[in-house]
Amino acid sequence: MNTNGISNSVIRRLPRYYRFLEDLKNSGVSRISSRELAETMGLTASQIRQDFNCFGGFGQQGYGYNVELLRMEIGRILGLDSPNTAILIGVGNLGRAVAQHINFETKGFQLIGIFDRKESLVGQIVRNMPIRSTSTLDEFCKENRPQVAILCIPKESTREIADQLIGLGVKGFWNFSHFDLAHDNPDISVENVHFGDSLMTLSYRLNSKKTT
Amino acid sequence: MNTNGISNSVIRRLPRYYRFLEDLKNSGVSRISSRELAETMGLTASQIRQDFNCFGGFGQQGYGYNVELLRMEIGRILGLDSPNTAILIGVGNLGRAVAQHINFETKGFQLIGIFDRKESLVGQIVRNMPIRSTSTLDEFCKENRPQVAILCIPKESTREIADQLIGLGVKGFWNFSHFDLAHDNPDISVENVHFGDSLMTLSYRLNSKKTT
DNA sequence: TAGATTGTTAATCGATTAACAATC
DNA sequence: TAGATTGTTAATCGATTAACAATC
Repeated sequence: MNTNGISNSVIRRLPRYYRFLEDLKNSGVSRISSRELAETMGLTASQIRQDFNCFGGFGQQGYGYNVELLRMEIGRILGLDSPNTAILIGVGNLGRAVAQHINFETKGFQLIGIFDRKESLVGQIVRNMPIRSTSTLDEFCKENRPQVAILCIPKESTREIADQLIGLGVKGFWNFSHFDLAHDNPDISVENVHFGDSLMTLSYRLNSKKTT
Repeated sequence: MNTNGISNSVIRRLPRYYRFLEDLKNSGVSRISSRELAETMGLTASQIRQDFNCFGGFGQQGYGYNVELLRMEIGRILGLDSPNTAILIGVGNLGRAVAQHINFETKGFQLIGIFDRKESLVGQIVRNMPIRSTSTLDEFCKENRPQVAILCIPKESTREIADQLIGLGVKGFWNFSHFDLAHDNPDISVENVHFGDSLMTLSYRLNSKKTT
């Protein structure tokens, strides 16, 4: 599951480091120690140093870390400077919001196509792109070789469309459908986003606090 | 952070159990062993039994688990049968999609108000509700006592609105803004949803696979 | 009863924290 | 040089897995 032996816990913290470093940079902070960063982020200094040292030392003894340098390094580790091409499938409420709301460019992606199976939507412009018919997916992929697909489609069609796309060379999925795309194929990266799960987790916490 | 001493890892798995049990029920499966469930979900039987036994034994030796009973128990643990009232703030692309796309009722919530500060949106109907002006938030909360706020607002306003809402008795946040709401107050439950982080994680995995 | 499978205790594994020598 | 703070090793803590007695 983890390439290079970097643990999942570390990987999941990287984007958060990146965001905080961006903020620090924008606030004019140019230098920070692990202790200060730990305080800001609610972590321990030890953990921060361990995390960064998975990728080699970016700091300097007695000084700390250069904010801008560290930010750039983490950006590079996250692959933000070598964007992957992506297509989005399913332009319902959610798909439309994802297409319009996400800043793909700053997150390491380039959105190159938007698809829906509903013919009445085809041709409509979203994010400066015409919605295409799902029936043209094969053709489009053979020509443009998108690396990632963003799935905003119903649970029922997810398995099938994912398989089709894998056949067309897609290497990763950002999956918003209620279906749990499995990580069985080691060549395929999957990131499932389950709103419902997130909301139920909140429900649990609220309820357990009531009774305590 | 964890009430009752139930670990975060366990809590995060509960909604997933719930979804799989729903699916099993809908497929007509009425009984399942931890071994079978483990296989279906990609976990170990041991972990499943450990998880369930945090809340008391729901199984029967030599038989396994009754799917519908287990589903109901987990639903009860998640608090799905005692809904919390919620308001949503910020009706941009994302807020609108969340309002229209999420099935709050089946996730333990009831949406009772939608707000935006943009006066041009006020009065518009979303999910059978008129969008209200953020200027009427105080009044509304004093009258209706929402327990949870869903924040789909810009980073900059998050801290301030969250504080205002805590003052008005709000006990939990489902936060979609790019701001990391801190969990410092033990009476307040926070669930941050960071799309950008999720997407960057995918970017990392794609990139690390390229080089390997 | 015999077979199956849980609930639960013990063992292992991995992640976080603490400590400290290296070094800027 | 003295003070600060990293990089890194060792200790601790927690979560997962294995094992097995209890029991349906």
